[in-house]
Amino acid sequence: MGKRPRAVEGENLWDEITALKRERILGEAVELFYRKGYLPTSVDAVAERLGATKPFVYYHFKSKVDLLVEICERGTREALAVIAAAVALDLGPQEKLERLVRDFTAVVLDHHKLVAIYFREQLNLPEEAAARIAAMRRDIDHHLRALLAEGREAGVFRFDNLAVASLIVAGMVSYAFAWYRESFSVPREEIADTMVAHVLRSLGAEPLARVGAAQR
Amino acid sequence: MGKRPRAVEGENLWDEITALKRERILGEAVELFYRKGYLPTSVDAVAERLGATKPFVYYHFKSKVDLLVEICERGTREALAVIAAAVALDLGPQEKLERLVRDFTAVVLDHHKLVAIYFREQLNLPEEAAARIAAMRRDIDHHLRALLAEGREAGVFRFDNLAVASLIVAGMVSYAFAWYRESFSVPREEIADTMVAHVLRSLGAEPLARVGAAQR
DNA sequence: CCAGGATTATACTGATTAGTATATTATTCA
DNA sequence: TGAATAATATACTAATCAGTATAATCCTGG
Repeated sequence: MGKRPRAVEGENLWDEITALKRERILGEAVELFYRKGYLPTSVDAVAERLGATKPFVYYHFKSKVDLLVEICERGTREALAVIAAAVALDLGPQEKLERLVRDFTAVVLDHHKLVAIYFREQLNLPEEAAARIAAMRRDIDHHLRALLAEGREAGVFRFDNLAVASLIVAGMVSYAFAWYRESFSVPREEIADTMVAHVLRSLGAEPLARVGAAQR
Repeated sequence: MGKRPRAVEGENLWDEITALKRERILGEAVELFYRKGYLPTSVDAVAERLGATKPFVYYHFKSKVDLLVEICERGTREALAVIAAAVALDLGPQEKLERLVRDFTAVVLDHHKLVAIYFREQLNLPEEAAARIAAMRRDIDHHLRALLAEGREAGVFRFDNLAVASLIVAGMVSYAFAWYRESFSVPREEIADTMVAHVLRSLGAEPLARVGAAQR
């Protein structure tokens, strides 16, 4: 590049270029962290995949761990966003949960690499970032628990232990990061449908007619 | 130690001592790998926790990665063992599944550190060990799928997609490694009961009266 | 009580790699 | 055109650590 032209008004081309560079760096980092792990991936390797060198990466990111933080934070933030949106809907508990599970599943599948990296590399996060992300996960957990409690009180859901039930439900969906691949034979929509059906039934709710009816 | 006395007949004290040393080394490795991760844990650190030094560890294990292999293999082997035992029972699909989920959950909780380490550190396993463990996981998956298929054909279970259903069920149980701690407030027995209830219901089977009846 | 193998420690090597100091190039504005 | 500055590269440093060569011990049988 060269001297940056004076900013005209807010967003200009150079901000976009810089943002693009950051995204490309992050993208290659995701690939390598996902396939080889965070620690075994050298910053040189990330740069090389971009046809650049290490200082290029360090010009755009303060440190290697910042790449990891950004990756881990993104996945969690997206999940929290759709979950918070679902519980805020003006619907009954079952409809809200259905929406929550469907959207949450979509996030886990779409960002399965981010989620996998987060689960694997949690320990390599700096204290402060780990705390921030843990707080988001707590929020997710609270939303889910509150919704399950609401549904149970309304007589829609049936289960014994709220804390465990909520962890089990979270596990059903989250765990998809461990088996989902781009090449997976079943389309995402169908996975989400199946997930909704299983979650609802595991909570003693009758799934709506649309899902869980026919056998394949 | 010193010169090893002549072996008397099979098991003698020295074999037991050697086995104990290996176990203690492995135990400390589990603690450190679990809390800090495999790569950030130095062999020196493992030795230090035993009041010994690095060559002590290398005398009993060929390499650092052998520790990891042993840890990962153990958890998976135990899980496969109880699952294979459950599906081999001479019972109906629902009873077999109940047993499978209960015992599988117990293994995951009892060995949650091993399971957590395996999930995190898979990528650091040497090719050959990774393949051996992957084969065990495939066996687990096949057992579970076969049992679900059997139950569906018998009209006991209802679900759409066999492959996805089986992954979801496996996830409900396995994912406990991510949230279970020794300090967890709910006793293991109750977690296992809850797990059984949720799995059975998620498959459209009515849980037996004993579980899932009362609300707390 | 000594010989010899089993066991453990001290001290080193070699490789990797995050991060940086410094040089270089590219681009724009005056 | 020529500062001035943004962007990128080259080349280095410092730290870490797996693994090992070698030395020191320690037990046990004879």
